[in-house]
Amino acid sequence: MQMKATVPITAADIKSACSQCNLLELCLPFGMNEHEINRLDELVGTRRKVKRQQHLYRAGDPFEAIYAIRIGWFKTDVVLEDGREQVTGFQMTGEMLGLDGISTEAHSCNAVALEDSEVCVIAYDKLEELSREVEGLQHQFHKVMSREIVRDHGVMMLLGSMRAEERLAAFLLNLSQRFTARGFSAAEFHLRMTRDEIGSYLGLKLETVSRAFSRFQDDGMIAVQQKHIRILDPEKLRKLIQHPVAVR
Amino acid sequence: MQMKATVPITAADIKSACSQCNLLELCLPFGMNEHEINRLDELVGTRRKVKRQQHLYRAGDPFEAIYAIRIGWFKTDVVLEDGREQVTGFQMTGEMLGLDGISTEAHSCNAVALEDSEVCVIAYDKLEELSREVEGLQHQFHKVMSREIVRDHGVMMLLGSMRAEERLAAFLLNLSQRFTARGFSAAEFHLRMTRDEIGSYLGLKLETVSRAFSRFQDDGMIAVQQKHIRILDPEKLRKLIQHPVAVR
DNA sequence: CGCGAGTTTGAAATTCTTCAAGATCGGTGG
DNA sequence: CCACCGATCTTGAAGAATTTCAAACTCGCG
Repeated sequence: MQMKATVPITAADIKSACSQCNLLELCLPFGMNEHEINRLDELVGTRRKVKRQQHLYRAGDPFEAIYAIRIGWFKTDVVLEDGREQVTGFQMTGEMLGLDGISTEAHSCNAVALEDSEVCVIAYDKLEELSREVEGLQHQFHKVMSREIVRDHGVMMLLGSMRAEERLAAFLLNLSQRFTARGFSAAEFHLRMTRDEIGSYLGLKLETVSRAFSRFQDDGMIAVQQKHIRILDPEKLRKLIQHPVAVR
Repeated sequence: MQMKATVPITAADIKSACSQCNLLELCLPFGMNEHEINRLDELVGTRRKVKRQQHLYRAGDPFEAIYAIRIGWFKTDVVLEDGREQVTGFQMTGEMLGLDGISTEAHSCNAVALEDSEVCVIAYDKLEELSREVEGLQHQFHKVMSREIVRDHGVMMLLGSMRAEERLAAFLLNLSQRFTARGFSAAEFHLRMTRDEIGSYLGLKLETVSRAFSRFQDDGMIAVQQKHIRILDPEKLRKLIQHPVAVR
């Protein structure tokens, strides 16, 4: 087969190949064998770039695909009629977006890029089709969904049973752990979200988040400079959570 | 085929038959065709009775099956090292339990019966096997998981963005709606959980829950007698939530 | 009939929010 | 290159919501 002329390859044409991707151990293919992963290449269609502040999807959009983050950061949120916004999660490289849409065939939350990002688009009908054939894919996909449920329960614990400083400590340790899993520093990183967004996620006002940051810094647990965070004493942060300050 | 003698049939012997069950439109089979539902009968093994206050499973238990509630009520909770408990959900007839276990092959929360209950035991390996063959089952199962994720996001909204009375109003309306879906009265029902358990779910202390009940009663929205609830003015309850009292 | 678990209610204490004012940062245009 | 702008963040002080502590009440059950 030969092309008659050189046609410029646009972003939309780039086929993702899971088998070539360096996110294997973080993403959907985790735990699948080589043969199974090769079959995945059929599944992942195009990549899609999403600029900072742009929506990947909105609540109400018809559900057609789920997304694996290749590059960048997202937040998901739900909005009440009166405008109150609840951030339900921050997603980074290798994590999946869009699972909320399966239930009603429409998305139930918004997904917004926190920085210029890129996702792999996985057509949902194809995913179901292929996962009927490829056992490892089926199993992994179920694990991904289940993991999201477990994560959500953790957030409920955070919101329902922890005080402000515990919530922030848990949040920072969680970020640190996810950066580590991706080969980045556990101790030093940039936040991609504002204090307001952190506050929404943690059920706190941005001022409370800011104050907690300051107190952590005063206590020598972290160094904060706006969005740049250095974790100086992770043990102390961990202790903070385990301490039964006995509330709620 | 004929039995030689009458052998007493014990609970463990009773095979569930989805095709015979009156929970079709609420449970896993929802949306499947007759042929598909007949195949489901292969899937559901035994039923299991769980007495009030007993665990269906505990955090850490190896994951082997998911459960569909036939009769009764459950709560699920997660517990922190220091003993703090967060109720993550209350489940009633037709709802599924155990999805949290898929992710790590061990359960991540406790499931406790709030009254004498009975569940259908669905072996997970069989479920995966059959859902590779039966498209409708695969699709429904995915929807069930996704619905749980969407529900969890709603709880996050509740915990992160609503005040005490709004949370309780949302809780009551949610119960009412679920009773309605099962053909029970939307306006009058018995709570199966204590104030303490409601509080844990809603991120409030039991006294706060109690006070909110009292205020709702004083305002003519509901009539409370311990665990017996009558909803007198659902519209007023609904308005309470939509009202932007502007907090958090 | 009395016990205990669960619930209600009041008053004080605490945490978090609200309101307000500055401070800091990155970027832009003169 | 620097002043300025808007967006974001920090900090203080006052206020509100919720928790804590304490006591009394209710109800089902033995």
